[in-house]
Amino acid sequence: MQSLAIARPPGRPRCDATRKAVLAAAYDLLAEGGLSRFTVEGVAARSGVARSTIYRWWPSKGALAMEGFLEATAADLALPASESVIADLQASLRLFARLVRGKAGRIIRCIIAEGQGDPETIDAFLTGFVIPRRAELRAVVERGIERGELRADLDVEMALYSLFAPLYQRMLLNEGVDDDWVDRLSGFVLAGCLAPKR
Amino acid sequence: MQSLAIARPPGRPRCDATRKAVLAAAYDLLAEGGLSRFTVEGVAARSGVARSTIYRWWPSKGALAMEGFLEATAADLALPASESVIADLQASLRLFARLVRGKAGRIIRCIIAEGQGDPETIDAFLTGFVIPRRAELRAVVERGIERGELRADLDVEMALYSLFAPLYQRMLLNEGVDDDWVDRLSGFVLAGCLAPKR
Amino acid sequence: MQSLAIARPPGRPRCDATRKAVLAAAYDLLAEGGLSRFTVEGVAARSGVARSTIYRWWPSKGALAMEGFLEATAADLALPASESVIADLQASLRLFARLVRGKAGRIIRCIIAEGQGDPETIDAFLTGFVIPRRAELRAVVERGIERGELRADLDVEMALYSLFAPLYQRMLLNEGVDDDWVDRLSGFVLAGCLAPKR
Amino acid sequence: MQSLAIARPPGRPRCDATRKAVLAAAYDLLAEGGLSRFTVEGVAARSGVARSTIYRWWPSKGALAMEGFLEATAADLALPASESVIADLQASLRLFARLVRGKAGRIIRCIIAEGQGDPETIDAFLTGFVIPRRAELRAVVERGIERGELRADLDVEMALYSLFAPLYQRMLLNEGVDDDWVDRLSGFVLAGCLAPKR
DNA sequence: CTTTAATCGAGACGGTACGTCTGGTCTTGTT
DNA sequence: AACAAGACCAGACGTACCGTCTCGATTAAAG
Repeated sequence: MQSLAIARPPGRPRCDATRKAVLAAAYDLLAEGGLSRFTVEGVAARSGVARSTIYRWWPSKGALAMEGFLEATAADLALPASESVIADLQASLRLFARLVRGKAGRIIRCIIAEGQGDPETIDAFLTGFVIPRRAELRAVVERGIERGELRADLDVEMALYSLFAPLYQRMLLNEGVDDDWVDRLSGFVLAGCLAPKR
Repeated sequence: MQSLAIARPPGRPRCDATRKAVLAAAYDLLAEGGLSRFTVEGVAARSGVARSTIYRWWPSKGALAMEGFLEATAADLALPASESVIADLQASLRLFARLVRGKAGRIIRCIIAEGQGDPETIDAFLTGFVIPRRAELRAVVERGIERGELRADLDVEMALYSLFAPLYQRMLLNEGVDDDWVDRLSGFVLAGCLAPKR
Repeated sequence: MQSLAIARPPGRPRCDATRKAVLAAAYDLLAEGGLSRFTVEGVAARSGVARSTIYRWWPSKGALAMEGFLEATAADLALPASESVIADLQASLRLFARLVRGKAGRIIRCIIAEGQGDPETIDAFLTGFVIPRRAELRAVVERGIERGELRADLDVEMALYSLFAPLYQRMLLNEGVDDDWVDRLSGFVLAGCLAPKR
Repeated sequence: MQSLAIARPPGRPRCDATRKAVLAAAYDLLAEGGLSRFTVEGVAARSGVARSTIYRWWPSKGALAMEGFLEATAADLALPASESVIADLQASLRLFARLVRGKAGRIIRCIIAEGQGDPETIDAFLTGFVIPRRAELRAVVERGIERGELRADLDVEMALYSLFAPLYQRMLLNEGVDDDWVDRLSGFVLAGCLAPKR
């Protein structure tokens, strides 16, 4: 039955405490000081991990930021699921706005900024965060269609862009995303998505 | 009446050729190499202007990028004005998409990236580009309301966000903005803005 | 009677092939690339031996170099022994000059260089190479005195220094040691060592 | 008369205090800690000069060491000039031995060690120190020949090698060069150089 | 026509972070 | 035990830019 075990590679195994210390330090530095204070040297100093170890495992600052972000926000991404899809979407938008206002928002901004000069960082952000979230949200919307809450001929993709992209824009342009504004937005967009009253 | 003339400060006047050379070099470097190759040293080398001269006139790289961007794109921002406001908005979106796909798009991305660590750059982008454009577009939409093409109770601001923010998002996430996609977007959003048929 | 056998330590015995591979790699690297390319990492890579194994057996790079040098040049150190001690000394000098010009010369240079920051390396070089050679040469010179070829009151030590040290100097200062130069040197020094003609 | 002045190059002139601080720090570090503690970082830290400034002016550690050495020992290189050339040579040898025993000796050893992996350092040592000294000493010896103290057919070059090279060897092999030993050496070599008594 | 006050080019300088390389030490499983 | 493999810390390397600074040369209005 041994043969079923995954063959362990030779050599000393990677130290997981080290990995976590690095990611936590990266996350903290990004949240505190923003891009300008997010340096590999700084992460090494704060985490107590040697710089060379960081370079061994993360090809770029972007990758480091991205992994730290995912590690830290993995838990906060559950979508609400109530009776009303409309309410769920409104709530999702408010949750995302709250995320954006908090530490995670600073990190997302940094990742996007960092990614403008490094396509791999953007890719990591897309595949690690944006695309999975879109899939989840698409499922929610499709449930709304099935349930008759939303229009059958709704362009789901565009609806989601219209709902969420404005938050990205305001976040990146330092304009803030308070709950009233978010509700106005969801009100506007969802109004165009409702199934016609019989 | 000398005193009516604008008081010229004493000393050698600023050399305008120098200013233009710097801005052109900044624009080119941003368009070519992106953020990573946009350095003050590089701008100085390409423009043939001394580094200290650049530092005298521009407080940050962001300011430099922003001014270079405005200098170069000032001409391309005319909004179409036809009989149909709907058509005008669709055309505006396509024009902006074209801008985004071109050199200017790379620069906007750089400015936004640079701005994540430097609020003044974002401010400059807002006051120099985003806000004036919003005002123009708002005027267009309000004309559409007056003319009865668009709903009287339309939330103009949210409509514009829903129309334009998705382009920002896709631009910043490297997803591309081809005309078909843009038309789908404007189709979706504007459908929800039309005045009800009598 | 087992107990008469030499007590073998428990565990796997040291692998001699490994030892030789390491020394050969060290020698080659020194001969090829000089000091700068002589790294433990390089030796490990070339020899196919794990780095930790090298560290287990050799306390420093100098020791490694020294042992590699001895292993490789052990054979070439026979002194000539003809009828004439004068001729023997001239030949010894030419042989040493040839050694110096070859791979071994590069290694000696490396050992001396390495030893400037590590006394143990110098010690190893002295006890492993310089002192035994001096003893042999001293014997040759003393034979010359006994045979009446060389002055009875000759300061043997100084004579050997005068003969050989210049080769060290020129070797270390990159000045080359061709045979003509060597013969001029031995001619000069030995002229002062000859027994007076009766 | 202005035109006779040396044209000063444009830009901020080089700061001489900085240059001296660097050289002094380099000299001190070499004298104290030997090769192993002689790092550019260390020199920068001790001198209070930025590392980049050091790299701007000195192409290698060897060049730095060499210049520091010359700067510090320039004064101590005067040759004695008495009535007797024999006495002068003996005194020169003792002076050099003293130099070798002191800080300068450690530095010379470092320079030679460093030079085994960097030909330019050796070149600098030759042209900056060895060759000028040889020329001076050759002049002394030739004066001895002219004055009839030394043999007319003396091979000046070899005589100087026989006199000085042994000190290099003993210095580099950690064997020490005390005055008695030096006198024995000069006694041996010079005995073979004397003009025959009439 | 000379001051005077500014611009501008050139480049030195102190910093900071980069990404790489090597030295040693250690922790695994295998032989 | 010895050994291969390789993770890890430590620290120097040489480079690239940053932003500040000190010069001399230039330029044009004001005295």
